[in-house]
Amino acid sequence: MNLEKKMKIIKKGVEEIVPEQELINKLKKSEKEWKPLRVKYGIDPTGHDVHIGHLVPIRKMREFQDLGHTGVIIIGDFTAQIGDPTGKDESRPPLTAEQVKENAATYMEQLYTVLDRNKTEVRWQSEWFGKMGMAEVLNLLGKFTLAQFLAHDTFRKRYENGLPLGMHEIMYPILQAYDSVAVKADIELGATEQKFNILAGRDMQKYFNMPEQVAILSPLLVGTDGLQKMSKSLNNYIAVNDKPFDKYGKVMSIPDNCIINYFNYATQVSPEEIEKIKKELDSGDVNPKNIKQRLAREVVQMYHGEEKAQIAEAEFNRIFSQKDVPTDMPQYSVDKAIWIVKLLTETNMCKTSGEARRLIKQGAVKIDDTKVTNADLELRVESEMVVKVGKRRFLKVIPLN
RNA sequence: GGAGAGGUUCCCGAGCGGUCAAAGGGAACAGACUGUAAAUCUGUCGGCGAAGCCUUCGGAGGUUCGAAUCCUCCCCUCUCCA
Repeated sequence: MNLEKKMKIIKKGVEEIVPEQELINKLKKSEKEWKPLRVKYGIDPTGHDVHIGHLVPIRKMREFQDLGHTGVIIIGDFTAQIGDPTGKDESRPPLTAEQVKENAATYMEQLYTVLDRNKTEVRWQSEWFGKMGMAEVLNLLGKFTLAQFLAHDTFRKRYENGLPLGMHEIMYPILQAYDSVAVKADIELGATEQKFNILAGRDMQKYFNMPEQVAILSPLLVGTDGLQKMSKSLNNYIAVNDKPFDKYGKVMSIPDNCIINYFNYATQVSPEEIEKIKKELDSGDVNPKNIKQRLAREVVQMYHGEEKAQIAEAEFNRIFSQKDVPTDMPQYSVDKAIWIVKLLTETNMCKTSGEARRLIKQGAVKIDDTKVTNADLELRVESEMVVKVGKRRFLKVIPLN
């Protein structure tokens, strides 16, 4: 494959490459010397769920792997203790070592849905930071100035807005930067908000007299609310572990004006095809719903395959367009009769009895398509029936025996 | 160490002795509508088998018939001075 073609692949869906010429040089050199480039991406094992926004750079890593390069995943067991200050205005509570370990394992599992295991190197920060002494830490700190950090938006904003900013938090970019030294990264992937940290990596490598890494920055995927970046704390994310139907539904819940954005960064649809879709959308001849359904299919398909995507779509249409019941739903057996509110709370259809009463009052509870109006209803269960709460909660109630 | 400002329900933020389960906004949920779990409009939004009761306003005590509101001590955050 020629260089131009490679660059086209690499640049797809990428916001910025700093500096681009250096990347070209590295690719050339790598080819000449038959030496794969080391492409780094760091994760902080702070939770269980990986969302599809995280996977934007990960997919880029896979593309590098397919071009013969090595993916290096850094498990940020030290940075996880800090919590990435980037793009946040709050500190994060520290995690225990066990939590970190557990999270790391589930994270990797999810990343391997995209990555090529054989070309992935997993490294833990504790490999190098675990044995680092104070003298070395001071040395690393001395390479940056406070002004540099305060010039950085996230730090400055927190500082200016009078929000707490822990001393340890400014260590975050320094640790991340040193990771690049430790693993001899040629390239570091990340979302655009990572620019500062990744560029700090370049500086750090320079101080250690090694070739500087190239930053490849992906755009941030906007969350399902269509406003803020996809993130766990904002609960606007589509998780890798979400069931196909939920992924499908969540995509359908994005505002229409994000459709193209999602096509670009959350699917593998080609830029030419996306251009076509965009024209269709703009022309107004096509119902955006149909285009969004295609998007949802593409997203689900990427993680679960074509068949599951079809099923998810069929199910979605059943439930929301035809207002039918799903093919599969949780079951609950009842002996003779049960108080409706009790039924709803017992089965977790509602969190509290207050919520159950409220929903009944609002006309959200239906039994076999008949609205329940009385919150005192003693439901007699003599045959199978379907209880529906709102549009999305279903339960099949069956008589005992 | 000194001086000042703060900590309120999921989040932001008003309240400064009773009318406070606490304004307003956001999120969330529901209903209507629809082309979708889009958009828009409306409603709900601490718990309890519930016209009553119970628990909440950083923590622990106290004053009062009555405290998110006043007092004491403690914890935490921010600003300025050093």
